[in-house]
Amino acid sequence: MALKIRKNRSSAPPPKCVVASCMALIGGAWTPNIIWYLSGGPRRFGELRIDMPGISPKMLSTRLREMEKAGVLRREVMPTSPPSVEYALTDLGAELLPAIVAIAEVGHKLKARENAACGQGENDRPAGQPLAAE
Amino acid sequence: MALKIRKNRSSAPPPKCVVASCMALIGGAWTPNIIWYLSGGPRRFGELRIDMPGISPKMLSTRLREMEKAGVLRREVMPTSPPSVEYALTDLGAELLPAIVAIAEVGHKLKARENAACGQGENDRPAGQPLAAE
DNA sequence: CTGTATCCAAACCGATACTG
DNA sequence: CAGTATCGGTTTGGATACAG
Repeated sequence: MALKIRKNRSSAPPPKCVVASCMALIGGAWTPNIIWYLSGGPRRFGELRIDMPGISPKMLSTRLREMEKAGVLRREVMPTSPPSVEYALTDLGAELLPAIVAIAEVGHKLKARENAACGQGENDRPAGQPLAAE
Repeated sequence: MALKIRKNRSSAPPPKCVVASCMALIGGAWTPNIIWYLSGGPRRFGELRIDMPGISPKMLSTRLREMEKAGVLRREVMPTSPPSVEYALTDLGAELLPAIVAIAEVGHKLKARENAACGQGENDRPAGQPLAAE
C-alpha cells in the first residue's frame, strides 16, 4: 500500500439511516414550510394551500399523508356542514422545528455568502432570485 | 365565502429560500456523512471513499465540488509523490454540524417510532433494514 | 490515487382535470 | 371544501468504464 489510511477521528459513527429518516420528512421542497406554518397552530387544507402559493393539491396531499404516517402530524375531520379537515403537529412533529430552525440559521449564512461571494467576482446568481420568499 | 381563513399564528414568515440554500448542501444522500466524517479532521478522497462504502467516485466528486463552491470545505492538493488531495471543512462548513446533529436527533426518535410503530401492527419494514448503518 | 464521462433507473415536483 | 388521477418534465443518484 502506498499511502496509509488515517483512522477517522470523528467522535461517533455517522448515523446515516437515522439522518435519512428525518431527511425523508423535511427534505421535500415544501415540507419545511408545512411544518413551519403548522407550528403556529392547527390549520386546514385550504389554509395551507393559501399559505404556500404554488403548491399543487397533489403535493400537499402527498406530503400531508406521509407526515401523518410518520406520526409527525394528526389529521382531524371537523363535522361541519362544508367538510373541513384540520392538520396539527404532534409532539413528535414539534421536535422537527429545532432541526428546521438550525437549517434555516446556517442557510442564512450560506445565502449571505452566496450573494456576496466574499469579494470574489464569481456570482452567477445576481441576488434576489424569485424563490417563494414571502 | 363559506369558511373564513384564520390568520397564521406562526411567529415569523418561513424562510423557504434560506432553508433551500442549506438543504441543497445537506439534502443529498451522502452530504451529511461527508460533513460528519470531515468534522473529525481533514481527509483524503480515498479515505472518504472507504469511510462510505457504496458511494461512487462520481457522487463523491460531485458533492465535494458543490461543497467547495459553496464555501463549506477547502480542497488542498498535497505535493506528494503519488498525488493526494485533502478536504477540510471551513468555518462555514463547521456550522453545518449543529443542523445535522439536530436532524440526527429527531431522526433517531422518528426511526424508533418507525420500527416500534407504537403498538400498531402496521409496519411493513421489519426493523433492521440494510441501510448504511455502520 | 484522484478524479471525469456516459448511461440509466428512480424520485420528485408541477399542471391540469376530475371526484366526493 | 378536500382531495385523487394522470401525465410529463427535471433532478438525483448508482454502476461502470476510462483518464491524468
